[in-house]
Amino acid sequence: MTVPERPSLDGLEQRWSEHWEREGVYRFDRAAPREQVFAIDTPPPTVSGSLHVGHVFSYTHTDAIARYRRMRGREVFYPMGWDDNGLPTERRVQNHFGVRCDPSVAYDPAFVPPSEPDAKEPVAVSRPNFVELCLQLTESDEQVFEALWRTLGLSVDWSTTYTTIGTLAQRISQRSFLGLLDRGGAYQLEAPTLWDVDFQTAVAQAELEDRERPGAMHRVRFHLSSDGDTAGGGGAEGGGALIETTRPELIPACVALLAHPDDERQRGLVGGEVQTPLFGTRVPVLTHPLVDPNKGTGLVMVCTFGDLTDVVWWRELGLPVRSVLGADGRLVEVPWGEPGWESQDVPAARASYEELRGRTVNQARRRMVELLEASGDLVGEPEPVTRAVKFFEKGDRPVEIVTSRQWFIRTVEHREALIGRGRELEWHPPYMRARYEDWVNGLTGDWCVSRQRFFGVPFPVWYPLDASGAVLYDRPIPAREERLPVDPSTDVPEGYEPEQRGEPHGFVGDPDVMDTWATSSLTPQIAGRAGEDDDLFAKVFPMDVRPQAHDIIRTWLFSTVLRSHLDYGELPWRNTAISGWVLDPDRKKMSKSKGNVVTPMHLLEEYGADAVRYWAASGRPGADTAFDPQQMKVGRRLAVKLLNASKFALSDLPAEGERLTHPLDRAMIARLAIVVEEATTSFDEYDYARALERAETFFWWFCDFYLELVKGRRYETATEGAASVSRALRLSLSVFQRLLAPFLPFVTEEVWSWWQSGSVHRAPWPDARELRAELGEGARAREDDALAVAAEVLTEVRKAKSQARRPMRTPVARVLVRDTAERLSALELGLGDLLQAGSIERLDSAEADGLAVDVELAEEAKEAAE
RNA sequence: GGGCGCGUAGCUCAGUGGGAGAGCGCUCGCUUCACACGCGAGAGGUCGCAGGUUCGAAACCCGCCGCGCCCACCA
Repeated sequence: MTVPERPSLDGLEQRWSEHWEREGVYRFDRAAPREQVFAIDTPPPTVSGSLHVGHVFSYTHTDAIARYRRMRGREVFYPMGWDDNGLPTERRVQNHFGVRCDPSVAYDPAFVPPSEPDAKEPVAVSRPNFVELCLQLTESDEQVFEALWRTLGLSVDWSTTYTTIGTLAQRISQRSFLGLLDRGGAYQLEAPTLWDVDFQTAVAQAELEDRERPGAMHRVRFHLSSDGDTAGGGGAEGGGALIETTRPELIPACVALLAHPDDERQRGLVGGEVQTPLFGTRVPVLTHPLVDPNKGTGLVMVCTFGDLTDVVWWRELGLPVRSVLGADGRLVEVPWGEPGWESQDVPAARASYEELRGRTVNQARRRMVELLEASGDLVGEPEPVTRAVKFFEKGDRPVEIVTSRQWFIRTVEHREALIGRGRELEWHPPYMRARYEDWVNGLTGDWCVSRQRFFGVPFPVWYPLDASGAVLYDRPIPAREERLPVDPSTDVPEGYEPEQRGEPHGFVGDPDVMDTWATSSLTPQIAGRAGEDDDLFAKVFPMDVRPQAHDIIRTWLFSTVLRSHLDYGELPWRNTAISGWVLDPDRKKMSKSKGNVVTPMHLLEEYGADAVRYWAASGRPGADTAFDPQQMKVGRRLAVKLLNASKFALSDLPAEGERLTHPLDRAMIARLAIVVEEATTSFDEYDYARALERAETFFWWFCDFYLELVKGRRYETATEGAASVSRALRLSLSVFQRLLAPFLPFVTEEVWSWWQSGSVHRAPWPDARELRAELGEGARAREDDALAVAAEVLTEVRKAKSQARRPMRTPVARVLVRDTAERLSALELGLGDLLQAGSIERLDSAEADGLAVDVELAEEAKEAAE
């Protein structure tokens, strides 16, 4: 045994993380039997940014659980993934290198990015060049991330790392997609789709968020049809039909007005037609139960398309399409006078529309208001309102709805089955299930998985071209499985020559890439190498737990459950452990845009990894937790305390062979057994925070009371009492070091190494039954009373000395303890230790109803105090 | 509009039927032979509000208020 003279936390991170890697302490042993494996579906962090304390927070939770299970004898499958595909990486590469992807540019093998990137005037590069830059940047980012995780002490098996853009992930994504296509679970459709006008790509419902934006409510008059048979009618003031809208620029795209079927006010209008102002388009007035008669005028304008409700009305009422919005978010040219664009006054419609054409939505809206004012069709002043507008979560302008051809995965028809899967899953904490069910119940359409982007997994299909060169989308040519992964923009389908690309009777590749969630939803399959390594996959799938934060229940958790349900007919994991967010001290969510993000490296350097982990592990499962360096200081104190308590307990211990005979030692061990049970139960329920709290609280009590009480006896030589305390210290230290190992992996490994062989992180988790076996038979209750009363009397003695402003070693001439007969009798068992710990020369007792202590300091002490 | 969570000392939080607690911060004291990255002591609270159940409620039930989040067809 080698206990250092001055134990220290300095340098533990580097020393032990290198040791763990060298010894393969966290290496997954695939030879382990299936029932012994504990598999974790680790969240792959997005590498196109920097890790912040929120990552440290939730990954620490997972690591504590991984370490606990490992100590429980499970063979832990704990891989790390890097989520490097998708828009965030594209954006970062554009800014970092000053380039933009232009698929029409030819590949340049000798391309070198500009030495001084100019974000304003990016260099156009080919798609292969762009992808190369993405790979280059993500690779260096991943090294930085791994270094941070190693410093934090994550017990990941780094030999099982994967990336979401890697060959393996591409092959598995494409294979799953082709399987869905084959079984009819995926389909392609030209339909109104949520669209980001800046990125110019489709986005999914799950990627939307509401943002409050100022807008204005405009009251607009639609004209009655010239034949006048709908004159009068509710909602019409001074003739015409009044609607309210926040999007007047879409009036040229109006295809109907709607009222609620029971709305008496609109009776005169329903069934007839009205004309749009400025454009003179005749649109029908219809009814639909979704119309709220209490909103606005009770009449609502349907446009193609202003929002998702418009899509519902358009579909259910069989309305025509009159689309004005282009993929770039500007109003496109439309053919006034031609079919679908008829007008009562075509030249006027053209003239009005010419004022809008080519403008952005916002510009067109402002101009439209001016036009409506001029024509007298704007009733009253626009009324400022604040309203929730849907944004792509990574976007800067509201999403629009644009008709385009996209791939979808069937989702809605599985709604009930998915609710059922959610109920099979064990949620920690349980109330998080509600978020999943809310989301599944609110699904409005199938999952749009295609994106008009570049750095992602391509769809493994081509399309034949007919004699005129038109694309035959309904006859996709899927890639053969053994060729996966393929990139249809460079690879050639079976039976075609490269020269036939884009030629009549030739082929074209699908130009799109998959939604990043379409790959991320397969992380259990990617990590477990589904279809690549059947033996491994059978060992780890379904996995034991998916840890993740609550904000991506509707995306990552939902989509992973969906894909597993579709491909395997079962859950991808049995448990999900949901972590909260880190909030800044003002309780606001940390985010880049708010500029309140804290990066972790300097925290690890200042407080040490164990201390930072302690703060993270103090955050309850699912609970948002404020960033608090104070807690890190507390964690550091705990780590230092463990060093010093271990040094005290282990230095110059008498030889083994002792038995636990002393009542105070036995009482402490009995209490420790209870703590072990509580920590174990808590960990089994994924409540790492409670496990830490129990272990920590008892450890501080152990240091402040038990160690102080037995200190004198510990230094005795060759007595039964010394032998007993020696045994108690070995047992308790061993338990404390292991109880705290999931939270403070570095300091526990350090103190463990002083006196044990092997890693504490592969040591068996403490067992309450083993501790109790040490105790055998005994007067447990009386022993526990002895410990309790001794500690309480010690507190009173300390109080007396503190109030007399005397050192703690000041002798006490006499202590009079009043208490019940039972407790006074118990105190006899611990009297010797108490007298030594308090420097008490004489202790008298007297029966009473409860504890009362008189402390009489020695004469010289009293004099000195005066 | 529906749902979930939270509301306990200045701060961060534990406590789910019987004694109102911990840490930090604050005040005071102590070079005590594991630890001054320490030790000891102290001050500090109408447990959001109002009602109910109960011998007894911070905890259980009902209502309300406030904060946060999720969901919604938010014109």
